[in-house]
Amino acid sequence: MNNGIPLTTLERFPDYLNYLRDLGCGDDDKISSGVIAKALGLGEVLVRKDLACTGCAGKPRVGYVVRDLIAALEGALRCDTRKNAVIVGVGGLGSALLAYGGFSKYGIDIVAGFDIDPAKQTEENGKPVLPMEYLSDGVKKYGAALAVICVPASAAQGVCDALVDSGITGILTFAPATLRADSRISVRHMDVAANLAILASGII
Amino acid sequence: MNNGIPLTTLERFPDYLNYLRDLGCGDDDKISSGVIAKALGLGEVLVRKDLACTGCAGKPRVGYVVRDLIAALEGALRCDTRKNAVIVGVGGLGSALLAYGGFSKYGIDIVAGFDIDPAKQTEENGKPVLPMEYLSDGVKKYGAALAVICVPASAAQGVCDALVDSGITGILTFAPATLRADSRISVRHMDVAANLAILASGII
DNA sequence: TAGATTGTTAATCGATTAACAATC
DNA sequence: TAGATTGTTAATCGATTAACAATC
Repeated sequence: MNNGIPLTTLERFPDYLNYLRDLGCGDDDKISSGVIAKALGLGEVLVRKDLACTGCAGKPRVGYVVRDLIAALEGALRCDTRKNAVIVGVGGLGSALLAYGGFSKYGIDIVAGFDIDPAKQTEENGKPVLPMEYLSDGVKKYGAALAVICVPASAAQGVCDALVDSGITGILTFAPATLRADSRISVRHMDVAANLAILASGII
Repeated sequence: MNNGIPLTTLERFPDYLNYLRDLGCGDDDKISSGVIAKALGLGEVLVRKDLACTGCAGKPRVGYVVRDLIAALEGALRCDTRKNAVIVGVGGLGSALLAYGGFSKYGIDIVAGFDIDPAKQTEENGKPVLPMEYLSDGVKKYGAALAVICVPASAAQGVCDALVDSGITGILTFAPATLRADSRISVRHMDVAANLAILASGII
């Protein structure tokens, strides 16, 4: 499944993409690795190594064609392939993510939410919030391959297991707990409080 | 400032802490690195190396005293020192974070929010949401050392600069943009859409 | 004592950086 | 041509893992 792109490189792709898209360049505009490196606070050799992984070659003395670079990064991140995602746990955070428009630039559609609380089982931003009992059916019905877990830590592993059973292949979790899942499932953990605590520790 | 704790190790501390706290152990309960390793999906030598960084020693054939380990991790993460944080940008995400209770376990208090929109300048969860003009005064008044940026990407660098000017030393940003700040300022970037896109790329 | 578990030292692995040749 | 910039190869650095001695 891995195209030989290191994870560290892949994790920088969205940063390159955001930066290059924001430049608002025309069809033939070029950019050098040095300029990108400076803007993103990276080494310029690292930038060239990263960009080589996209398959978009630069020209000595000229640099990279910005449009080509954007297209190559979008290709690597599969931005042109539509992917459906569900949100599990429609509290404050889950609700905010249901309404957030920032997923579309990666070709991701948030199609539905799930919550145990009947009071939340209505609609948010035009998207249905369904009871947890429909999780498996909903995931299949919407053809969702991705899920975002926004439930409390104590419920997260159970939700994770249910998602895996439903056929989800990628899970992003905000719950402050380590989730165990089959190695074929990709899990990424974003712990807001932990990240703020790391900053607050004064160690970095 | 760095106690010699590698960043990779520090980033695992919250995971250890969450796991150990959730065990609900008594005063004398012990645990081995192997058990922790298995629960968190890590190598057991890595766990011992990480725990050594906390200063809490284990005993051969016995393991680690869970309570001591928790105390040592809390010490490293400064959980017993109160720190104030502000949220800049009280949209869906900022609003959710103002209401989120999960920061307290790290000794962090979210004390106020800031937003340009007068409609949002009221109160959220008992916390004042102030106009952006009061950012600098508010940060000083509340003695905030930490800030969370939840504004759109286009406004993020300006907010970052203003926060640094106000005396903030740690910034957590959710805006999909790379922020540049003086090297004395710690900046951590959490891009929700980017993380979901990495999962969706199928490369991992 | 025997055996489980820690902690340390050495080896491996992967990522970043440095040096430099290739080239437009 | 001269010089800027890419891409590659080698060196460095840091993190993880393996081997094993220490010890309770």
